[in-house]
Parts: sequence; C-alpha cells; structure tokens
Amino acid sequence: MSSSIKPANRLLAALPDEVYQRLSPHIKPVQLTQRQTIYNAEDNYDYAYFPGDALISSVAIMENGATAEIGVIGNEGMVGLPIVLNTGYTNSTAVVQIEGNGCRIAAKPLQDELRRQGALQILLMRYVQARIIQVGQTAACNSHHKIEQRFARWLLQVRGSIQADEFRLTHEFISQMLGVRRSGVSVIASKFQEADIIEYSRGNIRIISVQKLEAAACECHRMIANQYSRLLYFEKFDNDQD
Amino acid sequence: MSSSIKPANRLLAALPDEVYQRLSPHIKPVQLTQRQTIYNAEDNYDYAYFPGDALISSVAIMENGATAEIGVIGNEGMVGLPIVLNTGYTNSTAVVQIEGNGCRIAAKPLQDELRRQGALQILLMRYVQARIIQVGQTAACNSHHKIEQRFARWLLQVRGSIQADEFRLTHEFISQMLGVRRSGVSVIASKFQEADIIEYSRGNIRIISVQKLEAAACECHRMIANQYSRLLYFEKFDNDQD
DNA sequence: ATTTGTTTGTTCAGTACTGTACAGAGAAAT
DNA sequence: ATTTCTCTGTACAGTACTGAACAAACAAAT
Repeated sequence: MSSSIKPANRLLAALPDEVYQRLSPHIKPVQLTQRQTIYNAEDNYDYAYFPGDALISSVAIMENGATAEIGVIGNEGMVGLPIVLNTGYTNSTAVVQIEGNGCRIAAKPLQDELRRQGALQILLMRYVQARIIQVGQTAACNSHHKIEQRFARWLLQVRGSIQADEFRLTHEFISQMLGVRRSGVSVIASKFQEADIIEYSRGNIRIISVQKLEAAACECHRMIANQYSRLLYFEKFDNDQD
Repeated sequence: MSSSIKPANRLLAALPDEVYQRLSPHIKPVQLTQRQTIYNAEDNYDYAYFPGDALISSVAIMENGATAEIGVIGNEGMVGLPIVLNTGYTNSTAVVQIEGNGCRIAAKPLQDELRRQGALQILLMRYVQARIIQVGQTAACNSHHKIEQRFARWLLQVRGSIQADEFRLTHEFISQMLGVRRSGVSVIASKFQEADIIEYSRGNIRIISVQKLEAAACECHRMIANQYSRLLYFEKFDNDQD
C-alpha cells in the first residue's frame, strides 16, 4: 500500500504525500454514470467529487427549464465548492456529462484538512479562483460570441478536461450545455465535420484537428486555459496530432 | 474613539468588534470617482476595496473591446477576491460605476486576519460563494433572458447595492454593463419611463416603482438576492414607496 | 424481421437583436 | 450668444438566432 500510486485526479495528485496520506483513508472510489445528477440546486453538499476520467458539468437551470453550463469539471478539478467555502449548498446542479470513474471525500475530513492551512488550502483556494475566472469568462462569452465559436471552445475545454480526443455526447446534450437549440448544434457540427475539424455519429464525437478547432473558437478558450495553468500549474494537453 | 461607529460597508459592519479593532488601523478611507479603473485585468491586487456609497463593477473586456459585467459590488461587498484567495490577480477589470466613498485595506493585514480562521474568514468565504452564484446566474441570464428583463434586473441589483432609488448613470454606461448597444438601452429606458417604472434625464436615473421593475425583471434578481441574504444575513432593501 | 426509440438533417416563418447613422436636445465652455 | 460636447431618440437594413415541426437514418428490443 504505497503512497506512490498517484490518483487520476490532478488536484489530488498535486498534493504533497503527507497531505495525501492524511486524506487517503477518506477517499472512496465512485463510478459516475452519464446524466447522473450528483447535486441538484440547493442540495446540501456532503461529499466532494474528484473526477478521474469522468466529466461533470455545473449547470444553471432556469424556471422555464432552459439550461446553461457554468462550469466544467474534469480531472483538473472538483465538484464541491460549497464544502471548500463552508456554505452548505449553491444554486447550480452538477450533472455527469461523460461517464467514468472518480472518487469522493466526505465534507468533514476535507474541511479538517483545509483548516490546517497547508497545501490543500492553498490549492483549493487557487482552484476556486480558477472556477470564478471560468464562469466569468463564460458569462461574457455567452453575451458576445457566436454559437459556432462557443461550440468550438466548448469542445476544446472538454478535451482539455478529459484529456482525450473522443467522447460520447449527443447534439441534444451539447445544446443544453451551450444553452441553444439542438438543431443549431447539429448544423454547426455538420459544418465542422465537412471541414475535417471533427467526426461524429450518433452520440460519439472525435476531434480531428485541434488547430482548426482553436481557429474556430473564440479567445475565451485560450484565456481560461492560461489562467488554469497559471493557478494550478497544469501543463497543457497539447499533443496535437495534426 | 469608540468602536461603535459602524462602517458604511456592510461586510465590515458585520464583523465582531474584536476583529474590527484589529483591522481598523489598516482601514483607510478612499474617494472613488466615476469611471475610475481600480484594477485592470492581470493587475496585482495590493488593496481590497470596501465601498460605502460607491458602486463598483467587475467587468470582462473582450479582445474586440466588447464588455460585460460579471459582478456588482456595493456596500454589501468588496473588490479583491484575489487577495482573499491569495492568487495575485484575476482576469476582470474593476471600474467605479457610481462615485462615492469607501475604504481600503492592504493585502497583507487582511490576509493575516484571514489566517486566524475567525469571523473574517467565515464571512469572506461566504462572500466568495455569493459572488460565484452571482456570476453563474449572470452567465445563464445572458444566454436566455431578453435585454428588457436584464435591464430591469440590473437596475434592481444596483438599487440593492447602493440602497438608493436614484443614481447617475448614462445609457451608454449601462449598455456596456449589459453588453448590448446603447440605442437598445435607450429604447427600453424610454419604454420604462412611459410605463412609470423609472424617470431619467441625461445621466440621472430614478426608480419610481420597484414593484413594476420586479415584474419586468427575470427571476435572476430574486434568486441572487435570496442567496446574498442567506449567505450574508443582509436584510433586503425593501422600503418600496409605491 | 419488425417495431420502437434515439439521434441527426432540414426547413420555415418569426423575433431580437446588431451595426451604423444621423438628428435633436440639453449642458458646459468660451 | 455661440460653439462644443454629451446624451438621448429614432430609423433601417442585415444577421443570428428561436420555436416548432417533420423526415430520415440508425440502433436496440422483441
């Protein structure tokens, strides 16, 4: 039982051994299934979730049922800011976008470790800042950028979070994340496929050219990626196969 | 020199006397002038600002110069999340929207007090959560709600933050906050004036009927206001004069 | 093999904006 | 008193969407 097996989640992996050792008895693996709701708006947070190869979206749901993604959490992040900030709950819903594994830690041991004001505290404060930047840029992006740019940016963000070029996602689901019509997504997906940027079929998407996708995306992707790497020291996922 | 003179800023006013006493040598009054930029994106934060009767906006500025407000800070809040989270800087610009007074505290004494893990830590963690909720809801609101609803909501938010029904703001400035054209704002302002909801003239706006404004606004205003009062225990500014 | 459900393609009229332009009205400056 | 500047009113063509509907293609279930 050595400590040298680093967890798939990059936040946990970034912790010094000493801290990780203290937390590890409380870290429990979980399997996350597609479309599973981890927390509804105003649910109390009892566990923080750290995705491995799963991807989770933080989503705002309006009174009329319209949705908009306000955060993407892959293995660079965690679900559970209300635990870090000790505020009980929040207004957004956490939904599993791409199924996979991950782990979770109960609120109390995590908060106990935070109170030591050590590496975990520093790391998660920086992560909170990264999420604030992400959601702020998303707010501005939703106002000013076209669906096509936003779709491209979103694909790049998903790619960066799960560190893979292929994933299972329907147009319908993507449209809910972008807060637009499904048919709008279909039209642009078709255009991107025509341009050899992506390939897709019935719920499966593969990114063919990251460079072309970056050219189609708005500045927001670059901006957010830069801030994440500044704050969390993650190297970029940049092995472009072009 | 008693401690009983409560500061105009409600965050500072909510602190126990003991904490406030420790901070008070570091609290310096500042006058904030309209359109003054307190911090540009990526400026390092050396002081946290606590508005009294001034109002500050946190704004994202895109590469093409387009702007969008991602946070409103009045006497219920502070400018300086990067100090609280100890991340140096952020991607947004802080601009004075309505001139007035306030005070500021240097980063170091504030962070020293935060490390005590007392009332300031609890309060500002809760404030961070409130700001996250605000910006998240704004992101969704920008996607789904009409300019008219957003304008109404924005006026209510400004009113709640400065706790006054009249303030100096041009259509041009409002349009930059909402991320829309100036002429679009003018049309709706004129419509609201016709309906006896507001009154305005050359940079001066007065809210006549809060109830009508609430009816014109989207759900987002209520949602954010509820979360602010839950997290920060502020009573609502609800002395409607209708 | 046939049915059923899911996913994508496509159309179409309608709406809410955008970008731009110009004029008028009030305030400030000389 | 006249000019200059700031702020607001209004118009107009163009664009990017929306909401809704229906068909086609494919996969899964029986």
